[in-house]
Amino acid sequence: MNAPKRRDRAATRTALLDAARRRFAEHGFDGASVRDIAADAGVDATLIFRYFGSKKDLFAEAVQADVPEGISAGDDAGPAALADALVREVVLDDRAASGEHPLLVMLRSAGRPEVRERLREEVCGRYLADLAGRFDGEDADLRAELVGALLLGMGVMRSVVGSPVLSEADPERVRALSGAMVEALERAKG
Amino acid sequence: MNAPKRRDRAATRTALLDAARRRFAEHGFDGASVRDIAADAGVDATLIFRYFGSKKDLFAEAVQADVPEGISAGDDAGPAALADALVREVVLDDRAASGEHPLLVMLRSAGRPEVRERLREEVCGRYLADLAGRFDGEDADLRAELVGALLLGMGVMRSVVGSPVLSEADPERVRALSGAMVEALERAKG
DNA sequence: AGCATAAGTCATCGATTGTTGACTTATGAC
DNA sequence: GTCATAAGTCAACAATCGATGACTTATGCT
Repeated sequence: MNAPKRRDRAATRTALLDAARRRFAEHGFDGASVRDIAADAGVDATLIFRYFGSKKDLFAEAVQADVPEGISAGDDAGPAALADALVREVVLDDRAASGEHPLLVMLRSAGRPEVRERLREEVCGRYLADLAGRFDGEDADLRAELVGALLLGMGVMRSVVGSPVLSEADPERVRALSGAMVEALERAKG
Repeated sequence: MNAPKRRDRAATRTALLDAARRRFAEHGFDGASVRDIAADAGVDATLIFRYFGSKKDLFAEAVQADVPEGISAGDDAGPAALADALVREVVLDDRAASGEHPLLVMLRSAGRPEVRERLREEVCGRYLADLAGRFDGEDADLRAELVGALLLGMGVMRSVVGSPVLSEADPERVRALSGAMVEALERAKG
């Protein structure tokens, strides 16, 4: 049937991390128990504390892993180019393998104050600051936040609400329409 | 100090509902315990089961109350008019009294499958269907979903992420910018 | 083969959860 | 004032939660 599963610390750790990402993404921090996560990974629940210290530490590591990478539009490109890159990353990217986007995972666990604070730091400090720098005009921060709201909302629509329209639509059409919305913001200078 | 608090079934029920709305909005379904809610309302926790049956029933009634009302743009108005009305309702409206918008409350409890299903029904069946009917062109549903994503994202930005930009910005400026984004969608017919 | 070490398991703790039933106390009709 | 009824309280249940320490078993080196 199934192999006796050799003992491999690294493999067990990543299996735990993968299962945690999926469980946290679907059920949130409170709704995902350490026993469920361990069962998904096929190991004992106590290994979570042995390898990560606590459930909070596991969560922190699970949502931290692949946030840093991602934004890869030229530093001197306009806001539309960055928004387009983010649309591909957050909404259109095939996340079947690596699980949900960390921002959406955190969003579903925003009941915890620590998670909410980190989510705010991540969104405001990283994404919105980068976006605002590419707008010129008086209220660049407000327009950057509207772009961020559009992106976040698209992710929520697909991941949380589960509307089929965005998922089944032609990606090129989605990029074109969202791009038109961002360009409208560029034209509306303060 | 405080009045001995006369026994009043109706008053206790509404106090419980108000406290539940606040707790559920801030901590989500799992993060808000019946004892916390009852303590906020200043009554005993067992009254929740006496008056509502179960915690789930309390949640259902708490988020159901004021959803139906709200959308009040003319039936023949364009999508921009409806979007503008929704911006005022979801984002700019002063919710200090009545608590957070039910959609955002549900969003923070979307770990539960039943909540997620009801959230999808509410968003798709009510808001998006109304929006899509006001777009003409081929992919009206996709453009309606992008408007919905923008609105949902703005609510998430303000309520969950807690970014100060949207809250402190001039409401008229917010309406103008979001309106420009919706109008860009109107021009981009399929 | 033998052994030290690390990987994995088991039993269990205390705290908290939703929920129930029996009990006490205030209120309004007569 | 008396008393039935409803409103509110108390104690406790079983289940589940995160977490700990002692225990067992496999692995790799010699």
